[in-house]
Amino acid sequence: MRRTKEEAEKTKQKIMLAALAIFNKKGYANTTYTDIAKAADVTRGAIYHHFFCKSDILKEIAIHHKDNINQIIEKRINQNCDSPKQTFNNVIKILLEKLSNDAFFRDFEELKLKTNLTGELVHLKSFFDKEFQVGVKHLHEYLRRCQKVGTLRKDININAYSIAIAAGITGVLELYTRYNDYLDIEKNLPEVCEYLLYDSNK
Amino acid sequence: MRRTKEEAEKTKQKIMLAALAIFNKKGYANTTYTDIAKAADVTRGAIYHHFFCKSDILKEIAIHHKDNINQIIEKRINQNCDSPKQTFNNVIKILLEKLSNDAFFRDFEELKLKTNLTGELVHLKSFFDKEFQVGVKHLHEYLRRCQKVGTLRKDININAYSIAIAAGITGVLELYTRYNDYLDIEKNLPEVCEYLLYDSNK
DNA sequence: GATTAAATACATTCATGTATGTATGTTTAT
DNA sequence: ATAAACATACATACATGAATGTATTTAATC
Repeated sequence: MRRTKEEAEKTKQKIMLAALAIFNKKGYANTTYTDIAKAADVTRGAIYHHFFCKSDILKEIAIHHKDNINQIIEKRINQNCDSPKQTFNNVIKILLEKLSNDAFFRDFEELKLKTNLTGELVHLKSFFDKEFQVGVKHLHEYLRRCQKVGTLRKDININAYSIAIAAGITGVLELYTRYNDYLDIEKNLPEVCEYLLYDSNK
Repeated sequence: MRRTKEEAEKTKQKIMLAALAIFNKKGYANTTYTDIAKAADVTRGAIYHHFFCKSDILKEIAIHHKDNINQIIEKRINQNCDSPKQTFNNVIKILLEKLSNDAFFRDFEELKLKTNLTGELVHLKSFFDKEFQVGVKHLHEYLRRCQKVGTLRKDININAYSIAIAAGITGVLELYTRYNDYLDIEKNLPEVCEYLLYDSNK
């Protein structure tokens, strides 16, 4: 019954993938080991063999999930000194595309939205919180750079502007996740972005 | 052991109040009847007496939660024909105040954010979805009225503008709920609003 | 031959729901 | 008005099922 190391790693990945899908479908708390085992086509034994506990599965998923929203944003704001408004439009477009194309990405980000990180998941909360805080810090630095270069007016309050940017992104993503069927955001995206953040250069 | 009708109603309210607090603290799925009973200082028997099942408690909470976000917004957009930008600022200000002052309101809206409405809670999902859809419809009508009166430029795409408004509100509320300790949104609120929605009259 | 991936079997815990008990409120007939 | 008949608020006790975690086994790799 023993598998090769390679096969074992594959099994582990299979479990993580199945777990994420079910966490997202039924909610983390409602998901049982049996659910995951069935979906991954293994027995509960395999899961207990690879993970300490249920929260450990989600933790590993989070760690392996390199392509998260924060990183996509960070990448964009580190790369260039385009006007924040342009960057904002860009980031939202990329995020929506990723959400609609990459099932793993979507599942994970959606799960983050609707999972309450208390109890056995508190450590994940602080993990995500730190991620967010670092993101905001980098956003500040980026905006300051823009002011130096001249792509953002100097009288703009950076604290407030970064909150506005974060709120805009957050809001669009949440509407997209929850109500896209009804709103058809993608069709209206350029104009939505246009209206959604003050362009200091106009 | 029998109580008067009045007392019984009080007991029911007490259960709902306690339930909301614990749902919010531990998550809906992790909350047991025993948890609620303890917090409400009754026995499980009392809960079963007043409610069919756990989801029924949340449903009743939702029904009694008249002062929800949608109604606050609706009230504002039905009352006046101020410029959408002004109304937007106003609504956000009122919502944040309500969130910081009214524990029941905050708990409920927070719970909505982080509860995944599947399984036994699907009917609540459609309940909230409809609420949202009606809200958007009224927002459209309001914006059309504004265009007639002249407080919104005629070339503005109403579909996109209403998505932008909804996204702005959603985003600020979510940031406030999740990260306010870190961001101090209230202090920056006027400027955040200023930056967050295109003002067609400037 | 030792170790390990993963299945199986089992013991334990815990939440649910129901059935029943009981004290008290409410209603109705007189 | 009041007492009997009934309904109701809620507690208690228990039966059931399900999920967890662990201990054991199997079988193949290293």
